[in-house]
Amino acid sequence: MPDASVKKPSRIQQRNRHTILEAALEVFSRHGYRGATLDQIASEAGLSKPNILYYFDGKADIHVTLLSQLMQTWLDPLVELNPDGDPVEEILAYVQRKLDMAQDFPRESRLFAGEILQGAPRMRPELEAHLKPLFNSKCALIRTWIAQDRLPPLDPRHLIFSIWASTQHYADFESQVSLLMDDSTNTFEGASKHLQAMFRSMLTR
Amino acid sequence: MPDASVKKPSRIQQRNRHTILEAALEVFSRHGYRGATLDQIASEAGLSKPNILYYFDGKADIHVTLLSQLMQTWLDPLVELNPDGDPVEEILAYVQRKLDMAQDFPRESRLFAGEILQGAPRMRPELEAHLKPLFNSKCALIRTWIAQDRLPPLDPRHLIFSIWASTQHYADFESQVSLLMDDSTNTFEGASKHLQAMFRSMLTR
DNA sequence: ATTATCTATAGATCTATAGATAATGC
DNA sequence: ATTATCTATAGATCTATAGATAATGC
Repeated sequence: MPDASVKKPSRIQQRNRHTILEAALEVFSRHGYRGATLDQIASEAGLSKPNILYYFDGKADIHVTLLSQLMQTWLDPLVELNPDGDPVEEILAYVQRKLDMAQDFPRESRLFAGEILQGAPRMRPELEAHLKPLFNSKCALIRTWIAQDRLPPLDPRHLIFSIWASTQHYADFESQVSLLMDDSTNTFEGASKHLQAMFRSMLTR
Repeated sequence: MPDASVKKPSRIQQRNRHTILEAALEVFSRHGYRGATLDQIASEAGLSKPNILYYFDGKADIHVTLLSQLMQTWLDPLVELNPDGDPVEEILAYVQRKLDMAQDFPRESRLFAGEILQGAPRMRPELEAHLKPLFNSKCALIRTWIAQDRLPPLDPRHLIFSIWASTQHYADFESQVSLLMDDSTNTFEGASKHLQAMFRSMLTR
């Protein structure tokens, strides 16, 4: 039954909370947690600073809410790894989905990267609760594929780390990538070709 | 001829500047530029805050000095890529050197990662001056190896990005890696085996 | 004489709250 | 009546400097 002490949010509540979180994503992903200020978030959101604090309990609350809301979206590509598909094609499709995420959601990628880089001080419980069981279950799936001789023997944990690292690199270290890719060629097109070839060669020994 | 207006640093100068930079590496790599405070650096160095500012022109000066001093060390593994060696073995040895760096110097790795993640606001000139020409020259070397049919055709830029990403991942995202590698096996041993196999398979098609 | 260090504090920045006012919904 | 917003500001934190004192090197 619904808890009578918890009101359902009004339309204005929903809209403003959403506006604030969008602004916070922009500011936190650019400057990191500590480098971001409520002033910047308020300005980006077009609201006054006290009004921001009317909707959230403080800076940390905004950050944690943002990370929690994005967590599911962030894990989706891995969730979609399908036990009934062809192992090699499933993993290569996963690589492509992760690369697409880096291209389409670089701010989200950098937001997570900054949090993990500093030891996940606010997100650790979320990682334990959601990332870890998913990671373990997908590692188990890959191990069954290996046991069925449908993949060469490898450590699924390091395989997944390689996929995360090599795809998210294009979002997280975009400033360095764009400095070094100084011609007009499409970076993500080249990255896709490279990563597909690399993981395919490893998975089809 | 030596500039008479520039004194050579005394032994105390050298020792204290070194102590401060070591403390700053610890603090900046843990909390990022904005999250670090002069108080923390002073406390870590065992010096008073004003004394820190006697040796450096400010927080930004400490950060830039630290990054500049570490730049050369950071590029060394790539410098060592030897045009006269066997292409596959040279690149695999480079992968191993980078992984060793991630294991032995995780603070340095995270320091750079934090700076790049936020768009390299203080280090961009250094990257332009030192990283970029080295990167371009080693890409050219790899292209000549490809032209000689000693490596399969691939984009050297994305190859290098993959190597950076997959090795530095173990330092930069150590908090996540250790959360997910919860058994007692040696992470870096497994990573080495995995990465050597992955890059070898791609380079020996 | 010059170099190194300390205490005290100025001045800026930042998070958060108090308290009043305006807008909205029954 | 309740929800939303604003102005003003308290209180904490942080970088940096002023100015005095102690230690070191010619």
